[in-house]
This record gives sequence, structure tokens and C-alpha cells, in this order.
Amino acid sequence: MNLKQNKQRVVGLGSQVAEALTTAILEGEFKGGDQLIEQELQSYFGVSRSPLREAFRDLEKKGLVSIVPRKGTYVKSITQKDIEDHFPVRAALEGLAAGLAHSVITELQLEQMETELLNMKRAVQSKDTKTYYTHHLRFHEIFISASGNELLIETLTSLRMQNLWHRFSFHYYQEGLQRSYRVHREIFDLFHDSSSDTQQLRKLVENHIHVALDSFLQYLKKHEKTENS
Amino acid sequence: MNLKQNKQRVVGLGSQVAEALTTAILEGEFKGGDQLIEQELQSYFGVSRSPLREAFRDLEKKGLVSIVPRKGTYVKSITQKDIEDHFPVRAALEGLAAGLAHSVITELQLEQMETELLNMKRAVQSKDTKTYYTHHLRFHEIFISASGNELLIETLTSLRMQNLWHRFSFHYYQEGLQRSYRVHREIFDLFHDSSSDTQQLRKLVENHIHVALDSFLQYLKKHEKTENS
DNA sequence: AACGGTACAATTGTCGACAATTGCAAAAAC
DNA sequence: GTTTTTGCAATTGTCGACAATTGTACCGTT
Repeated sequence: MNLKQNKQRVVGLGSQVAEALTTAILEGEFKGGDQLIEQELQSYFGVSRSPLREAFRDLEKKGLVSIVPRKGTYVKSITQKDIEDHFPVRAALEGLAAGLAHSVITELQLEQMETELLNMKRAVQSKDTKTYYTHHLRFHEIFISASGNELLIETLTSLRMQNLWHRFSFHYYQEGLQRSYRVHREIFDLFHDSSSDTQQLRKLVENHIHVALDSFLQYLKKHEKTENS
Repeated sequence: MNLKQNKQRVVGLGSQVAEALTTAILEGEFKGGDQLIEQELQSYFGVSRSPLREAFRDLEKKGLVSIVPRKGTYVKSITQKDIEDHFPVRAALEGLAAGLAHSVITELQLEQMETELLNMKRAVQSKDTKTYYTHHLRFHEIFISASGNELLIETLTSLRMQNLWHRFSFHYYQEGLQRSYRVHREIFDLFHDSSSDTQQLRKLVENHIHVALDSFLQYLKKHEKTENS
């Protein structure tokens, strides 16, 4: 029961390697297009090829790499189209989650959302974008999980994980922090008023994410970071 | 140990085994909750454990089995809640796909949809539910792929694959064949008229799938097949 | 010099053996 | 009779060696 550390040790090597590689890729230690060579990583991690290849499968499932048979595994490089494709899907699903959650959300979950909203407000005032981003994520997680639809929760979690670009996405929030906070306040109000229109809530959440895409693309255009390989 | 020499040998053994297991599970050769034992399948397929374990990962990604560390891999058994969770997600995503496709669909794709629609009409007249189901699937595939959103296409393909229950789902179509055809005719008309309202099209597709869920649940209740285990 | 073939090096695919873990059942203790 | 301990069998986890494949540089032919 109290052997939390032991429990983690008892988890397979594959998972450990997968986690290490995940952060390594997210930290930018591997560039898009890089090939992950088994022998190399094998000696680096000190594990055999079996757990390593298992880790590769995990990364592929997460969408971080693509495995080409007889060639190797390469870390995915994200194009602008990947980003443009990502947001509509997330918008539709988070909108659905909000609509489903609207009628079944508990008082406790509403309180938690309000807490996150308060933290977001504080972060706006101190212009702490990193903190804002964290609580913003939590805010969304709460109503997603409140929807109660397991498949939806799982799919959205996976989609969020694929956010390779989240490592620098909080930069662009600097510009629209206050506006973002206002929208989330609005969303919360609709959640809190159980007599509000579910469709309106859904539309609001969808729209919020589409707006986020727009400002993100604008951010990309302005900085013109050549994040491709 | 060559099990299929005439087959394209460029593909790995793992993929072949994965495919074989996929159909085996979909055919109902393995019941929900069954454990897939490595040694057993190893001798059956005549392959080693590496490709077998790789195949397991594939199946897990497809959502057909769940791998429990240190325990084994078990084929997922579907509950009614799984079904109830599945349809809203698919409805939202197919609605999105329809909306996106509306403005970019080509003449050729419209023609293909019309062809499928014609085949569906014929199937209705001859009460051939199996054929109807096939063309019905193609009809949806066309506008999904026309949406051009790779992530959306991939996600929906995966969702459709998880339809374990599609092996008996065409039974329930018998009752609502004509009504189903009418709805798809309606959907096609909106696609064909480029001046039609995108939101209306989206809603129509969404609603169609929700209706499908309802009749499916009714079908389940009526037949009360205890498909659990 | 251009082309085609061939040997070689780098890398992934497959294999079977051994280690580690779990569940269960039988034995032991109370 | 019930609970705890212990040992065994079944199963998965990990390993390193060997086979198969791909890309490339070199060599020979024209």
C-alpha cells in the first residue's frame, strides 16, 4: 500500500523508457525527422531491444513518432496543416464534452472549476502565462471528465498529449490573456446556471477553441519559427 | 517456418498476426474477457514471441484488447455503456466531417456518393440488409475522406474499427431500412446543393447517428442477447 | 564518363532461452 | 475451522544472438 516507489519500479522497463523518450522529444532533444536508433538508445538506457521496441510502439500510439517498417522510427515533425487539422477536432469534442457535462456536473466539480478560474484570474493580474496555462488546462479537464463519456475522455486526453507544440504554446497566450479569461468566465457562468442553453454552451466552447487556433496561427506567422526539419 | 510465401513478404510478421487476430476477434472466435496467451498463439501461428507481442500492441491501439502488465492481454468486452459512449463521439466527428466536406467536396466524390445511394436504394428494394450496410459505410467514408482533415479521418477510421458490434449490427437495420435511406437521400441533397446551410448539414448528420443509436439500443433491448461474459 | 551490378555496412526483424512475477493450491500454524 | 505461509505451475518480462533487409560505395563493363 505504502510502497509507492516500489510500485513504480515494478512497472515494465518499456514504460519507463517510453516516458523518458516522451519528455526528451517534448523537450526538443530530438528534432522532427530524427531517427531513433535502437542500438544507440539501447546502450544509453542500458536496456535490451525488447522493451525499447515496446516503448517505440507506445510513442507511436501517442502520435510522437511514426514507425516505418524495415526503415526505422522517426519523430514526427508537425506541419502547419497538422495544427490546423487538430483544433477543429478538439473543438468538436470539447464542445460535446461541455454539452454532456452541463446536465450532470456536480456541485463539487463546479467549485473546482471556480477555483481554477480564480487562479487564472490571479495569473492574469500577475501576467504569469505559465501558471495561467496550467490552470487553464485543469479547467478544461474538469468538465471533460465530468462528461462521464469514457471514450470521449480517452480521446481528448490522447489528443491533448499529441500537442507537441504545447511546449511553446503558452508564449502566444501573453497577447490574449484577458480575453481568454473573459471567455472562460462566460463558459463557467453557463455551466453554473443549470437553466442555461446546452447548445449555447457547446457553441461557446467550440468557438473558444477556434479562436485559440486563430491566435495561435497568428503567433506562428509573427514569429515565423522554422520548427520544421 | 514459412506460413505464407506468396503473400507480400515486405510486411512484417507482426502485422500479419495482428490482422489474423483482428478478424478472429471480430468473427467472435475469442469472447470478451478471454486472455490471449502468448505460448498458445505462438505455436498456432508458428511465430516467435516478438512479433506476437508486437501484434498485441497493434490490437491494443485498435481498441480490441487491453494489455495488463504482468497479467496478460484480454479481449475487451463491450458493455452497453461503451455503445452509448461511442455514438455521441462519432456523431460529433462525422457531423464535423460533413460540415468541412460541404464546401470542398468534388464533383467526382458527389458522383460516388450518388452511386452508393443508388446501391442503397436497390438494397432497400430487395431487402438485402447486408448489401445496404456495406454501401452505407462507403457513403459515409466518402464525405469523411472528402473533409481533408487527416486527424479527423484517422480518428473516425479508428472509431469505426472499434465497432466490435458491427458484426451483428446489420440485423437491426432491417426495421428501419427505408427510413435510413430517406435520411441519407436528404444528406446527399444538402451536399449536392452547395448553397445549402453547412450547419444544417452538420446537424442532420449528427442527428442521423443519434437516431441510429436509439434504434440500436431498442434492438438490443428487444433481443436481450446477453453478449457479455 | 555513364551505367549496372555487387559486396559491404548499418539497421531493423525474428528467434529461443532464461529471469521475474503472479495466482493458486496445498501445507502449516493458530 | 480459519488464517497464514510456502512452494509450484503458468505466464509474462527481458535478454543477447542471429537472420533479413535496405542503402551505399565501390568496381567492372560498355
